[in-house]
Amino acid sequence: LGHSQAEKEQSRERILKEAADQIRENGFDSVSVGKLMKSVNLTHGGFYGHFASRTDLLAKALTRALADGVNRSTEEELARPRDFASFVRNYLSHAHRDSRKTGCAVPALISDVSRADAQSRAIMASYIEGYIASARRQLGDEDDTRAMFAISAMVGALALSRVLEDSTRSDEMLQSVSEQLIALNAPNVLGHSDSQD
Amino acid sequence: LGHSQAEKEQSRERILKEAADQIRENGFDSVSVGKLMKSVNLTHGGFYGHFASRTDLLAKALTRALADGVNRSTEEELARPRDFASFVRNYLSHAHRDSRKTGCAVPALISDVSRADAQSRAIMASYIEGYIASARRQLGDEDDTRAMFAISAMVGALALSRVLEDSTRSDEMLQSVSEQLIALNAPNVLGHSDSQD
DNA sequence: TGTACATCAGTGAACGCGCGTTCACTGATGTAC
DNA sequence: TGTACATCAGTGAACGCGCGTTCACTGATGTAC
Repeated sequence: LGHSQAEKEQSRERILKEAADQIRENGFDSVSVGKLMKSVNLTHGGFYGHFASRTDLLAKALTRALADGVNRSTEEELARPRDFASFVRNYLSHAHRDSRKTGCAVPALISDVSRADAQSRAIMASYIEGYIASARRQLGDEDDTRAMFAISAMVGALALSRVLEDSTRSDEMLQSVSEQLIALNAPNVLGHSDSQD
Repeated sequence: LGHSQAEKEQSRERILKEAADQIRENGFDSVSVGKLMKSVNLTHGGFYGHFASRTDLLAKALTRALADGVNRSTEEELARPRDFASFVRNYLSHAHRDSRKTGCAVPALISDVSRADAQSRAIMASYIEGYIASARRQLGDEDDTRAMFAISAMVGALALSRVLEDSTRSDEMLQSVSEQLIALNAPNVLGHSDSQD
């Protein structure tokens, strides 16, 4: 054997990362302690040296799943500042639709989280707020109304396109919503609430 | 005891309805054969006189869950013809958000179905096509682009509002998306693909 | 209409299985001297 | 630097539990005469 204290932190990290990926790909219920530990080459008993319970792990893995998705789309996009159109095209790309395991966790998990406990909903809610805030900044708006609309359409379209996966309708869905959202980018195509500025 | 042949069909119907409701409220994984049968006052052994397996039941209950949601929103709305604005306002109402058990099955189950087998995805896909077709007719459009956009935003907004459930942001989400979608109803606010007609 | 029998909807004990969790244990890592 | 001991990351057998499914059974329903 041979397990240093430094290695423990790496183990915890591998467990958490693997759980986050599995959750995005196959949902919360697909994660079992035994199979998860096996997939990072450890045995089930060791799990409880890292997490208090499966439930504890799932909450932390949800946070991680959301953070990874945000890092790869929103924040990365914002770091090298790109425009709203690129953000939308990236989010509604075939690549994103086809890579549940690495993509945004919101469409992948929204149904599950919507019926989960208040803590899980709060975790996802804070990331949704982040997405809305990003969209608002990219749109240059002062309120969230257009940003909320955009995020709704993006999350809805990506989730729907994954159900329509096998037909050309899936591509049409991504394409249609992408085009129309980008048209939103032109200032005041749709008026704000009362168009008082 | 006393179980006539006519009662058998009623039992099957009660099992299927209860399963559809439970699925919309708590997801596929929440349905167990034993608890399901208990909730319709039968014992678990009798289940297999009605369905070949739990998997078989779940496929049929998905169809039922989707059909009930459609009946209560789209088709009912279309029977006594109402306009797009009423359809949207009804779909994005607080009442709909707060009644997962009786509401549209698409936002309630989309994440689960997006990672399910091809058969389940095909079942939901056909209902999504139905929603798109309804929206297209209500919008008076000749192609599906605006309808796809509208359905994406509606499904996305309802699902998101359920995650944001506890805050006033949930209401704002429904309100914002509702208002902006209804603005779409004005012909050619957003141009179709290439505005050739 | 009444009797004898077949059918079959629903019952509940039993099964094998995978699950989350516990715990006595192992042996390399880390530390005190 | 070397020795003796403590720590503790990871192991794997064992647990109780709920699950899906099977099956011998029960007794009212349905039917043939």
